[in-house]
Amino acid sequence: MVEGIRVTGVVDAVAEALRAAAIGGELEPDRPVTEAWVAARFAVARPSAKAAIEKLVGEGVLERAAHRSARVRRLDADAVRDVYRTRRRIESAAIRELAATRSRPDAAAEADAEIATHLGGSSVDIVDPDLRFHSAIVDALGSERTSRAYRSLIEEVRQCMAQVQGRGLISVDTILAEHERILELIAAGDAEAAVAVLAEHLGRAEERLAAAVAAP
Amino acid sequence: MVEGIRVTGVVDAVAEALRAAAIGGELEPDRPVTEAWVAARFAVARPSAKAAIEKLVGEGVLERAAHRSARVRRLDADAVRDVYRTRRRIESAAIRELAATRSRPDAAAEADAEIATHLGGSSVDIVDPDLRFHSAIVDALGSERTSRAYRSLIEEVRQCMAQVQGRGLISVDTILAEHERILELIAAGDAEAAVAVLAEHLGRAEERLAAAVAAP
DNA sequence: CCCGGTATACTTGTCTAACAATCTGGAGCC
DNA sequence: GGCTCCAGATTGTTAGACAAGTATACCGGG
Repeated sequence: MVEGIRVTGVVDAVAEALRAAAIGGELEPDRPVTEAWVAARFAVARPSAKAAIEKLVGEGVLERAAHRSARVRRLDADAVRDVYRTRRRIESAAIRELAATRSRPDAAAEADAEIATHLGGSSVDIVDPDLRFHSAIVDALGSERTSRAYRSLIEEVRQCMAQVQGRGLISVDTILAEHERILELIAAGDAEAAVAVLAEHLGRAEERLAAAVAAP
Repeated sequence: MVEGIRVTGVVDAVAEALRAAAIGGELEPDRPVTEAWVAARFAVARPSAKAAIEKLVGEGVLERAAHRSARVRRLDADAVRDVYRTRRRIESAAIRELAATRSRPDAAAEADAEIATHLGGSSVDIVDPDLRFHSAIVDALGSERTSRAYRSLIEEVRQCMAQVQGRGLISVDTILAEHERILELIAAGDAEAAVAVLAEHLGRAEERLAAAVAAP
C-alpha cells in the first residue's frame, strides 16, 4: 500500500479510507466499486480489498448482491424517514433519562458553542457540530450499546448529507435555539417538553432531508 | 466443504454455523477459536474461515485482538446491564408509539400463546418465545433500523442465556402475566403504565441475569 | 424493426501456497 | 527467582489460479 498510515492493518485502513470517500461524496452511489478498483486505488491485494468492502457492507455503507459489484448505498426518502424515526426513539429515551437526573450533558453544550460561531455562515458548516450535539446527548447515558446503535444512524445521516450536497438544510438560528431549549428543559427536569421540542426539531429535519433526497 | 447446504456462499454458511455454536454454548467463552480450527472443522480454506470469523467479530459474537485468536465473547454483569438498559430504551419507545395508536401487535400475542403452553414446564423452554414476544413489539413499528438494532441486542441476550445455562430465570407465570398486562395497556392506550410494567419486567430479568453471569 | 437466444467479457467466490509480522510459552542464564 | 531470548504457533497479507455467476453485446429469426 502506498498511502495512509498503518494503524491496525491494511484492511481497516482501506475500509476507513473507503468509508471517508463514500461519506465525502467522492463515490457516486451508482458507480460500481469493484474489488479490483479498490485494490488498485489503494495498492493492496484483491483479498484485502474484498475484506474492506465486506466490512463496509456489514456496516451498511455499501451494498452488494451476490456476484455483483458493490455500490455506495443510495438512501431514498423512506430510508431517511426510518433513520430519523429511529433517531427520535433513541434520543427521546436519552432525554427522558437525563431529565430525570437533571444532568446537563456538557459535550452537547460545547457543540452548541461551536454552532454559535457559524451564526452568519452556511448551514453546511454546522452539519458536523449539529450531529455532535445529538451524539453527545446519547453518549451522556454512558451506554456502549446505545451509543453504538446511534452512531450507525449518524453515519447514515452524514452519508445522506453528502448525497444531497447541502440542499434542504435548516437555518442555523433555528437549530441553535431549539438545541438550547432542549438543554434548558433537561436541566429543568421537564422531560416531556424536551422530548416535544426534539420531536419537532428532528421532524422538520426529516421532512427537509426526505424531500431533498427525493428530488432529482 | 463437506457439510451444510450452500445457500449464499461458503463464508456465510460457516459464519452461521459458528454463530449457532457460539449461541448454543458449544464453544466455551475461553477456548480460542483459531482460523485453522474453523477451517478444519468445516472443511474450508483458511481465508474463508478467516472471513467468517471476522464477520462474527463485526457482529460482536466473537472478539479478538490483533494477532490473537478469536474467542466467544464473555458477557459480564456490566454488559448484561447495558444490554437490558438499551433494550428498555427501544422497547419503551415502541410501546409508546403503539399505545398512541392503540395497535395491539398480533405477533406478540401469538408468542404469548406459545408461552402459555409451557406453564408447567421449565423456564428454559420459554426463552425463545419470550424473546419473540419482545421482538414482535419492536417489529410492530415496521422500522428496519430499529428492528436491526434490537435484534443485535436479542442475540446478545441469547448468547448470555447459553452462558448461564438456565440459571437465574423468572417463573413462567410471572412472565406471562406481565406480558399480557403490557398488551392490555397498549390496547387501552395507557403508554406510561405499559412502560412502567415493562421497566419492572426487564429490570427484574436484568438483575437475575447479571447475578447469574457474575456467579462462577 | 423488434425480439430472443447465445457468446463473450467482467466480476466475484474460493482455494492453494507462501512468507512476514507478531505473540506466547518455556528453556536457559545470571 | 527473575530476566532474556529463542522456537513454535497464529495471524496478516500477498500472489496466482480457476470456477461460477452475471451482465452485456451481438446476431439471427420473426
